[in-house]
Amino acid sequence: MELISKIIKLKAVVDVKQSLFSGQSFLWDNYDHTNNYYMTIIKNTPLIIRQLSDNTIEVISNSMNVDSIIIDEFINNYFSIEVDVNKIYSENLRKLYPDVYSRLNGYYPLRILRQDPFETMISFMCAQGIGMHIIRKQVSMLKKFYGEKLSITFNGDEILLYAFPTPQRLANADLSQLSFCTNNNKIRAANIILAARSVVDGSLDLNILGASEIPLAQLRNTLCQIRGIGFKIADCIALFGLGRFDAFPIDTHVKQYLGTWFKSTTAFRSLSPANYLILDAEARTFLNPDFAGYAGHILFHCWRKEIKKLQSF
DNA sequence: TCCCAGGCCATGT
DNA sequence: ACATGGCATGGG
Repeated sequence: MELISKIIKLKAVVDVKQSLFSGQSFLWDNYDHTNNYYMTIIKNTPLIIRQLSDNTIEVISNSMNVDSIIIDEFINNYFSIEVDVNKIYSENLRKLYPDVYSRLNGYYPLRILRQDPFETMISFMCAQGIGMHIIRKQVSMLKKFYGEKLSITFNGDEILLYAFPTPQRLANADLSQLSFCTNNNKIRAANIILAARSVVDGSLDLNILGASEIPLAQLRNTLCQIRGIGFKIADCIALFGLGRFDAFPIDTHVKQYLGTWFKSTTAFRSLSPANYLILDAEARTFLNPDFAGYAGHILFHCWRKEIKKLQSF
């Protein structure tokens, strides 16, 4: 099929590279940083995204379904363009933590992506007490072993891409073979199989969870019913997979910056469930509660990049 | 060699 | 209610 290309003008300034690789997405393992090409599969559609300027991107595909993906509304929504990043911090941050606030100047083009809920759930179940490098490797192997293989021809080269596995494929996966993809962790593999089965049998409906306006605590508790999902991963699923920008995941990095930048004494205690909720409430005093997680992700990225000197890609 | 990585869970006080 | 160890492995 013929290659389709469309130039899309975004309604805000976006840094595509930083948005895709700030650590929220483990899916962008196919890229060409030199020429600004990023390749992935969204809704079973192979896509190449290329940044042309601050607020224009080119989207290229050869798929049948491409019409529903390449429209401006979808892309603007994917990059959560409607969120005004000037409003995600409260006045308290500007007043009480001006040094932290000034650090964030360069990060306004960093957008949170609205990603597929199931993909987000399984990916973050692979992210427990382990480095980003291994997390990406696990997701990459899951796709290669259990995902549908799709290709796109670009500049004369056929590029192979693997879609994220369907719930059905993971629900029927063999435990020992799946654990080969989960860093040899059999507990994690078993949890993923159970989670996939609960999606297949309908006891967990992520689309309904995301569409409904249920309170964040209730949403979190629902996700925590699944083995292998605690507060942190539940909040990640809500934030990155369900578009709940009020969800504020607290991991080891967030815990660190809450202690160092915001002088939280709780942040120097162990991250027990009780302390997690205390930190969550504290963060909402200097972040706009409705966008606490959105702001938290920018702070997270800033902390990793500038203080910990970590590479996300 | 030791500690830390986008944690969660079972067990022991 | 809290603390601790196991899970697994690569990198600093």
